[in-house]
Amino acid sequence: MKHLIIDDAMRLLPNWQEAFPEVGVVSRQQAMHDEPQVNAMYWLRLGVEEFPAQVISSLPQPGKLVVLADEPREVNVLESLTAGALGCCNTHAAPEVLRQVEIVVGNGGLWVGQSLLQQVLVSTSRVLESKARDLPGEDWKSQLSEREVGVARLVAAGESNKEIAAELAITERTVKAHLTAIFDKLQVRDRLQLSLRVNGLKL
Amino acid sequence: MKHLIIDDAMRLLPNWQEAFPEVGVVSRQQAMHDEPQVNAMYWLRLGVEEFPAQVISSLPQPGKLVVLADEPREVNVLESLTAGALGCCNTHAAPEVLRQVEIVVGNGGLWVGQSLLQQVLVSTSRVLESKARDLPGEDWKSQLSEREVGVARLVAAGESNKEIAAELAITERTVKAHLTAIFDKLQVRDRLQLSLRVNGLKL
DNA sequence: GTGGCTATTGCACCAAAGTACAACCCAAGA
DNA sequence: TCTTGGGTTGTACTTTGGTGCAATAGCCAC
Repeated sequence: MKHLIIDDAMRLLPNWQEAFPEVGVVSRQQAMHDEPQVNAMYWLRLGVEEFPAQVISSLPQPGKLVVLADEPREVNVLESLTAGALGCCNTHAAPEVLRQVEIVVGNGGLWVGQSLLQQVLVSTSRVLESKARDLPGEDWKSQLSEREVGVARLVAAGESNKEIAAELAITERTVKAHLTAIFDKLQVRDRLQLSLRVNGLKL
Repeated sequence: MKHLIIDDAMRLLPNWQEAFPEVGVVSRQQAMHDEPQVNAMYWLRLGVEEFPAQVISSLPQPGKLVVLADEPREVNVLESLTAGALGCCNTHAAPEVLRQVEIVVGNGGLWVGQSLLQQVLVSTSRVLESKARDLPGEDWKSQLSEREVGVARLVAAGESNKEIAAELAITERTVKAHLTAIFDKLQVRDRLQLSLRVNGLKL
């Protein structure tokens, strides 16, 4: 695996050389004009105030791209991944970490740092916990028929009965019938509470 | 790093031996009674219908534990992590993947599969993005009066107008008045969409 | 076939949600 | 003082949501 750092200042940090002795450096201009190499991994160094999505979208899509940020904030990490990067880590990460990233990304995985992962887990904990309560089959889905699950999802997305009816090509009356059944099975009283349940915010 | 598989059937799959030639196998009974080895990594093989949390909690807490599931579903992965495991992957994963897991977990990381990670990221991205938008004060709260924020919160929690009225010691009519104002300011059409907005699930 | 489950729909009805128009009180400012 | 904005409420109205009762139809298992 060949490694290429994309950095306008053409800097080459010691931790990089230690991790990948044969690492190369190119400017963004070069990266933009050269044809992307399939067997290479690109490491894009971002400035502190830059927006990952903008920079990434201005580059041609190489096979494997990892973003290097001086002060990676969670938002940036997400933005990077959304824009197509396969990972995002600290510019000054230890060589072992860099090699770890290489392995994971090289095998088709996504790499995110532990801190982000924990943050993600924390901020999703409500959802996750409710999902985890799946165990005894207390999942909302398990108690509903296939059709009912579909209706419940649309309701939870904020659609009206009329809209749902149109979308599913059935009568509004039928939608109501499904809802009545759902309310009964899930022991909720109206569509809003159903929404909270489906979105994992309650019970 | 020493590797030990915990499997009552004492099976030893080829992919395991390929990944870790010196891998050993013990039953759950043994694992339960032997004192846990600090420098070892434990790989717990789970049956299809078993609940990770139950099994894990029945074992002594070894330093590093990874769960192996035949058909890992997201829920199981989450449950495993919650119960203290550092990762969860497919029993029949390729040797490269297994070594990858070893590296990440060995370095103090958590390992989750790509599919789960994407799921988690998807379900969190909305929340984080809305958090990111916090900065410029584009928060839903900023557009509402103090009283309206209170009403919006209760609505988002699933309460009815009548309940909100009782709770705030005002008339149901007043609640409606506030809601009409809120809908207008936030450009949503009903209480459910307001709920989605307040709970950071939409827009 | 028969019974049970799901999906579908109609009609009628009630309750809750939401709107339109208007009024009153009160506090903070110009 | 007069104005402005938030909070409050009333009457009357429309719309949407939700239920009860009932009917039809397809599918699957016993």
